Amino acid sequence: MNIGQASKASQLPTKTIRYYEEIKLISPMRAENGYRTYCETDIHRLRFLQRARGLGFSIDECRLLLSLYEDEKRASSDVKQLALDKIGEIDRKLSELESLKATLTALARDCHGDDKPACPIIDDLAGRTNH
Amino acid sequence: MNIGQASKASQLPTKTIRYYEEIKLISPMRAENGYRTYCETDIHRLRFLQRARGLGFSIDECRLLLSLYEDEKRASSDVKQLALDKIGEIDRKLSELESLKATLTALARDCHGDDKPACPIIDDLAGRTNH
DNA sequence: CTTGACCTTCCAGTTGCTGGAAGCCTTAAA
DNA sequence: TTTAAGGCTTCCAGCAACTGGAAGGTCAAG
Repeated sequence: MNIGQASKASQLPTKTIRYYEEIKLISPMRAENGYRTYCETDIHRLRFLQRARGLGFSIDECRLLLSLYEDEKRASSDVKQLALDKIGEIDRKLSELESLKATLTALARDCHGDDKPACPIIDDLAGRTNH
Repeated sequence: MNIGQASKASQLPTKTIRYYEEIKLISPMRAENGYRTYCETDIHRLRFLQRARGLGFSIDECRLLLSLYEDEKRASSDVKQLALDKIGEIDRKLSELESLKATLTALARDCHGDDKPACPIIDDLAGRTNH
């Protein structure tokens, strides 16, 4: 599988894929002609990276998340704690997304005229995730 | 309210807040001594930006989202469509987060030993959002 | 055997911050 | 009243994570 197909499969631009190789997030094989060739595992990693990056996880966090699946040396309690930490973070993101969605949904539902949106929506702008 | 307090209230570093001013996402007033002063609306915007950026929306997308609440000139059907588009995007992010969480939860639950994680978890690495 | 769609590397530019220097403002203690 | 700490200012440099473009090699179709 060449980089173009990997790009389609992962929804990542080829530039980004090469960049991820440069910073050692993936290490695809090379064909005899010098072309990169991606195996199923590479594609999985790329798809994972595409999702996690799109959800606001940094490259280092992605590296950590990937390591959760692959690091055999780390004590299992560490792995577990890391996973639990990340789950907490994900829960926070989930509730933030929910509140953002609620705000937008209210906006789409209520603001049907040429007049300004109802005040409660604007008041909700900063979200209610912290209380 | 000075930048330090705004920083605490919004969970954004002061550097980032000044940067957001530079790119015209906010325009706080200035006190006589030259200090920036932030009103409630500014804080709302900052908190909103902090959340939206953390969820993977770009600065331009944030600008768009903010404009949804404030642009009186745009035809309401446009606003509605934009809001609906963004809601679709948020739904996608929500399901991606859910699948990521499920994967990590399975990892934390099942992988309690020194052995490698169970294969189904690794197989799930790239998520199931597209099928 | 050439045209067009791929692929390669390299290098420069962009986005979105982030850190540090140099200096002014403010509060609180000596 | 001076002075030290901490917060504020601007400016400029650097980093993270891409992104675009040039120059050129590879390959399948016509």
